[in-house]
Amino acid sequence: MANARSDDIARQTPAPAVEEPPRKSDLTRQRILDAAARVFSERGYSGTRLTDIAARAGLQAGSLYYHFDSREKLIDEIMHLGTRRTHAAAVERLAALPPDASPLRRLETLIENHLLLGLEQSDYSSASIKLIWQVPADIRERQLVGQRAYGALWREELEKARAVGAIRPDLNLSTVRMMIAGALNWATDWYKPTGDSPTRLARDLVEMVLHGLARAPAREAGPDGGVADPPPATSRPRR
Amino acid sequence: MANARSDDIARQTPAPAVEEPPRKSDLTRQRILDAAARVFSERGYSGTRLTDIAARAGLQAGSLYYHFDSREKLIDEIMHLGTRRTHAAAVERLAALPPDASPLRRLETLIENHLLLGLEQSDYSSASIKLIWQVPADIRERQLVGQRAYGALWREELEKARAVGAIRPDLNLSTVRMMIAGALNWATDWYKPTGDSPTRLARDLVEMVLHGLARAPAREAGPDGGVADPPPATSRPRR
DNA sequence: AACCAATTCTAATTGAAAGTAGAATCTAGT
DNA sequence: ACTAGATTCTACTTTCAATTAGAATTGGTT
Repeated sequence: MANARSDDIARQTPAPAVEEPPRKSDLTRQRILDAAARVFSERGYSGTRLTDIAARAGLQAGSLYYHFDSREKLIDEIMHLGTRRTHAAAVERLAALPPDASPLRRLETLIENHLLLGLEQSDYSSASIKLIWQVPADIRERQLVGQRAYGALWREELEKARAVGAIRPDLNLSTVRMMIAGALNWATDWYKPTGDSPTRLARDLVEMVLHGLARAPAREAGPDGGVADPPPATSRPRR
Repeated sequence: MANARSDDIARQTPAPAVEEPPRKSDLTRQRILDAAARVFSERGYSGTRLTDIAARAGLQAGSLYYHFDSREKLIDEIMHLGTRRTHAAAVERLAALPPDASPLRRLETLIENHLLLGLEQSDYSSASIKLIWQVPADIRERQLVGQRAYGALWREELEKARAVGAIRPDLNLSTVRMMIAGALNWATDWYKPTGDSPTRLARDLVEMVLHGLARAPAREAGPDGGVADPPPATSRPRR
């Protein structure tokens, strides 16, 4: 059985630092998680064997069970951490924007954050993105619950943008949200480091998404000074 | 071993009708394919057992091997048929357009076709779409080869549209193509028949995608009379 | 230096699903 | 009705990866 520190409750409410001296095996646990996040995001759900994870973490497969009750618990935790991390990063980056940033600028930030995390910055994020539809239905259900908070963040921003007239009023925002998610998540699958840089990719995606949402660039979008949404940097065709 | 009619070659070049009287078991083979397409598209790659497929086709699991050499061959064929079917439908629908249809109208047609097939009209199409990233890497490679033709069709239409100035010149068309694919394919996963109708969904997706690509609706796009791309039917916010 | 708990290893066991072999049945043509 | 080939069934066998049990090791404590 897995050691006590790995229980769900512990994950929810970090124990008071007083009576919990850091156990040395927490490091191993961390190594396992990192390894699993990497392997899962590289090889997918059905392509990943516990042996692979163990090997990368420098252990024997059987030893994983000292830290995790089952393969499924491990996946759950990876994905859970992934969405939490993506969400946290999004909140952080939004907070870092100047308070008068336009709603479009905020959407842009959300898009960039999601894409960059999924593409290169976090094995956990890309694992949680890629795995969501590979994983058996019961795991997926659990994860979708966890993703509600992140989804809500998107919805809020979209609604805010619509409220000030920055985006078109005639689209179903759920559809819009799902579509953006699709475009972004798909990218984690087909993206090859040999092509455009993630930054460049993000720029194109932002351009494309926003100008499907934004009003015609000719007129100004909202009450803000129009800081965001500059005209395309170049008009020379690419590829 | 599978019977001779199921060989790859037969699939590539339909045998001359003269010396190939229809064997009765071809019906069974067809039933199996249909069943497999359905089950795979409902339960995904790792969620589908040969037993499920056999049951739906009214057979015992072992009997499948009379028609197919392996589970993998079966998947290959399902997906292959799926992309071929999607491609064929697209070509057909494009051909059915009036010859003077605008490039945007043609893109719209491509999007609609893909979405509707994937959402409800064809188990093969949705299987090929959903499975592509669930399936082990070697199968995926084979499939991606088969998808080139379909991808080329999209690329042509996009390039044509760009050539006449109907879409923005500053985006990487590969990125655009992938992004559209993502948005569409993702929809096959999250779509629930309880929400908007597929047609409605298609409308919103088309609107969103094209107005990320189209120039400002104010001016006319191409040499054609501007048949396509009417202003949004309603401007009352939805949801 | 002996002990105890924590951690990891080795060597099974288990279980699920794919795949196989040969027997049974069905169908068409005689 | 009889037979040959085609088709399907039943009952294995295989395979592979997850999981478990118990032995070994490690590290810190007295």
